[in-house]
Amino acid sequence: MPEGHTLHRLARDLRRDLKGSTVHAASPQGRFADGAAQLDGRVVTGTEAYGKHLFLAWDSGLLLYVHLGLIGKFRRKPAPLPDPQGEIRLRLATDDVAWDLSGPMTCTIDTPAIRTRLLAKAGPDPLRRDAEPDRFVTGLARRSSPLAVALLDQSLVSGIGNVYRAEICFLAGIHPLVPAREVSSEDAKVLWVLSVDLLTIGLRLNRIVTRDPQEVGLRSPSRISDDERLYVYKRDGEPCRRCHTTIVWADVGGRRVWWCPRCQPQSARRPSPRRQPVLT
DNA sequence: TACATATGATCAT
DNA sequence: TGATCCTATGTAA
Repeated sequence: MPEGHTLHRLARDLRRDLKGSTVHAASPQGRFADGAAQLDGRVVTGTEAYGKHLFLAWDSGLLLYVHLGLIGKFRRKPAPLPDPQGEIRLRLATDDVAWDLSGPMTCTIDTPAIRTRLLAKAGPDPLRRDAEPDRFVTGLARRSSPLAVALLDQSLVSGIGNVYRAEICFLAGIHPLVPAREVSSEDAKVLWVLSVDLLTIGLRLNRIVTRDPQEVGLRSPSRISDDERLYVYKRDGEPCRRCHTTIVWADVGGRRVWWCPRCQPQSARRPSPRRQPVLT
């Protein structure tokens, strides 16, 4: 679940449910009992996402910092509040709703300095208005690693994960294994704009959809089925949705990346990118 | 029942 | 590069 859009969606949903409320906090699983005790009975004063980082501010002046990692989840449970199911590290509850956190990579209480430290080494986040795309463009030009590796590096760009990186390369028409520094600044800008567009759709739908709805004969990405919503991610052995060439994959730094050998050739000569339409 | 896998990241070797 | 952490789910045995 968790690429950047998930965390921004959580920040928004948690804000709507909890901001200004006195919260009952508990750690049913027990591994965050001390932390939950510190939060219990306090008021949430704000929420924020930056890339895959999530912060909840409290009236104590402290921050709850959450990183979901690969398997973490933060699930909403409307009243009547059910008993916690499974390994719930933290439950934040009001009379109306409970939020259950399970499997986070990080869940800590800290001073606001933690946020400053984290943001200082984070690349621009396509979902934030204060993002500086130039940091991505110039940073990319300095990397010798494959583009696919660079796109997962959160110090270069914040919020892209394994699904979006494959899909962004496809839509840009760029082979994921090309050295990042060989990507022209023009193409780097295209990669940035694609990131903004795709993550924005993901935030709105709370689901990753990269497919152009018109290709499927639909008006909105919200109607695209799970089977049809992606171009290349995990589609090895299947035909490209645009040219029918068989999708292939490779291991890059321990993680798989998929691409269409024809739509994303290694050579510099390639079809001009077809951008996803921006949705309002 | 066991194993593989997952949209992540860090630490050790 | 590999091991490790966190949890849930799907598939194989």
